[in-house]
Amino acid sequence: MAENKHENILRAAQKLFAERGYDGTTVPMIAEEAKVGAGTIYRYFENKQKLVNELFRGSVAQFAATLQAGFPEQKDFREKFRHVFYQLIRYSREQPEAFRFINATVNAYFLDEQSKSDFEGFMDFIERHLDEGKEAGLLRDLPSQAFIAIVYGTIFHLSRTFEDGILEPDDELLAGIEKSCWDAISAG
Amino acid sequence: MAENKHENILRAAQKLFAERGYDGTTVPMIAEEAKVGAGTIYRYFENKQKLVNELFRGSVAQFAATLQAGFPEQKDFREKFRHVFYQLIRYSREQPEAFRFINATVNAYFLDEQSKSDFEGFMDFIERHLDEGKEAGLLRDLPSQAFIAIVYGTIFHLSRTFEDGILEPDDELLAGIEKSCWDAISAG
Amino acid sequence: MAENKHENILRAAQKLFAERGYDGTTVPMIAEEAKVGAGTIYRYFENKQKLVNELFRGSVAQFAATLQAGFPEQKDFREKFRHVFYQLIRYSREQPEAFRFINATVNAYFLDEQSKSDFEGFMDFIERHLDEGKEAGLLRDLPSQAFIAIVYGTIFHLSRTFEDGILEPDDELLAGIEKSCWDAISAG
Amino acid sequence: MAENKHENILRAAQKLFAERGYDGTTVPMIAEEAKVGAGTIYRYFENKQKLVNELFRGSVAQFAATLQAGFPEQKDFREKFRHVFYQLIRYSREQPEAFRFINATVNAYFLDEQSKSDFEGFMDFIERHLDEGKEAGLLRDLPSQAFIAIVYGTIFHLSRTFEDGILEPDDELLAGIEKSCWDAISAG
DNA sequence: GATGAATGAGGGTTCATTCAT
DNA sequence: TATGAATGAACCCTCATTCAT
Repeated sequence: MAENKHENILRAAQKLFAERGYDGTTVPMIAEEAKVGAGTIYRYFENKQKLVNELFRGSVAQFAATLQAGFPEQKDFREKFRHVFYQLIRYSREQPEAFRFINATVNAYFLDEQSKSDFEGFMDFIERHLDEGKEAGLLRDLPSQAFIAIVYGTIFHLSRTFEDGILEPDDELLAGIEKSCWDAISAG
Repeated sequence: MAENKHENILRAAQKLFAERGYDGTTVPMIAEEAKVGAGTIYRYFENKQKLVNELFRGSVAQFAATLQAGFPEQKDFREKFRHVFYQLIRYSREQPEAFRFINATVNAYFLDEQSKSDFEGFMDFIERHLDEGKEAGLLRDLPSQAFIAIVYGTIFHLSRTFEDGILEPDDELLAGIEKSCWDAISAG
Repeated sequence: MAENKHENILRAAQKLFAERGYDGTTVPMIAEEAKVGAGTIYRYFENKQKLVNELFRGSVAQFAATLQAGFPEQKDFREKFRHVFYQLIRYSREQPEAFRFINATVNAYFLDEQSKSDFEGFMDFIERHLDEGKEAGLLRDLPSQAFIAIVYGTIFHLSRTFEDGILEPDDELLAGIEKSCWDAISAG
Repeated sequence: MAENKHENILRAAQKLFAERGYDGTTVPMIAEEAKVGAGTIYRYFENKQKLVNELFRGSVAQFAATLQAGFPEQKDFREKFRHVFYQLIRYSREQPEAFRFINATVNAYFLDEQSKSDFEGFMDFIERHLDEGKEAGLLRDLPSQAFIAIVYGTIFHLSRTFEDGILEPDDELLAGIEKSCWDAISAG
């Protein structure tokens, strides 16, 4: 029950930060959403900034875990790419607030060093994965960061489109976009 | 002189909103950056929210103008696509704060209906442009919104990468990415 | 054991009130110093104000007891004065926190009537003692309250000086000051 | 008018700090007493602690000025002592809140180094003055700090007695106490 | 028109007090 | 009985907004 409160506060904060941003969200708002007293938040978090950083790191960790879950280590690169693509999609759809929060918060002035480095570590995973494809000669002659822009950028924008109800994320559409992304980065 | 102040305030606000977000930016901050008194801002804008909305619409209009400037109405679709791609890139690089501000502000809780509809109008331009390619059978069998996700999402993420100094935006790189995007959306 | 806790809380409160004042001391601070739970304090004291008042009265009572202990009822006035002087000094040195707390708290806005009247009763003892000397023609033609100002005021300030380590309270010094005080109040 | 506000705030704070102590006085209380908005206080003082320190130093400076005003540099030591005694009395009576505030605040945990050193400088003046008398062989063989305890301690306690209306400070009484203090410290 | 001093509502945070365990 | 998690009123302080100059 107590641990539940910690969780409830984080969940409430995530929702509100995703909707209104860090500075647009007040601690009483979080308290109300989490159904706790405002003072209670300070039993679990030193202050608002520590709260947002802890939330960020937790979200990134969960995101990273999602990405790595069931990673087809033994399969070929094409398969690995597909896995990463679909897991990114999955996370953005199953945790849309977390996904939106993470993307809106990277680079924020209130992130501490630990948070920034955690996120970099996560991005490194994707970069290393793409490097592997490059070394195998499967990908175009572009920097990995360009591939990230294409794939991550696409998924990021797509998730907005799904959230806003502009597109319906059915299997066929996702398969089509996955192929598009692959075609965008693969050689020849 | 007076018009100048109006402009200075908008420019100052844009810079600060891009850096710290709307709620993280105070009116005195804007006043100092614009080198005017805090009270002066209220001679030009009814309040902070009206200011951010006016700024947003102005930025979107400028963005749209950039996109349409020199549009090769008479050229083929491939050329038109290239034009849009490079103009998006150009705007993101020449007005990085505006570009960042627009993207961070779309969907913000403080945007009014007019602002939202202005932005939709802008996106419609891109969508219509892509629809044209679809009708011509040049593009894959995907919704236009998917193409937007790919192209706009890529450019959005790319601009961050440029701003952070992770990639250097030389001609070769941009040409490569433009080709990637085209390959991602073009049929066959 | 229970009575012990009551005592521990009072002792902890006294120390902290002496150091930081009533309003600068929080109930959790007292609880920690007393090694009890914060809630426990409310089993022994109705609230913080009742606690400080009970502490004040207890301290005054102890102070009064010290003063009266071994009072040389049969000796002459000079001897009685010496007794009072040294007992005041003794209390201020053996219970520096209590002494400091009492003096900082007399006149405080949070003292209740009972506490104020208890302290007046204590001062009356000193005053009556001095009146006796006046009636015997041993003291100058000044109000007893003036004698109190001289003797109590001196000792109060002296105790600060001792506490701060500015003076070392050896026998010779105390004897000298006692003589000074006597000379200040005695006739001819 | 503006400078007036600075002054009003200090005066209001002094009154309330004298009555209720630093931690027992809220910023809104000060604002109300000074007849300004709560936010206005922060245009004149960085925060509550800076305010109390500035007030303390100002009070000490005024106190020191009072003491030195009309100091009979050319007269003998007896006359100088009388001057200091009466000026101490004068300050404590003309500025009872300042006097009470200073005495209650010396040693407070929220005083900064500058404030502490300012007060020490002030006390040094009194000590040096007494040292002069000692060197001239006019005073008893006691440390100067003991003299301070006697004289300052007496006056401190006396001012409380006056404030509480217990004694009426007429010329005869003051003359008597001045003589008592002199007898308490003078040799032979 | 331009300013910035002034304001008070509301921000983040603390803490006296309660109460379920 | 003893606790400390929980609370919300009230703290210090900030800032959007006003208005006298």
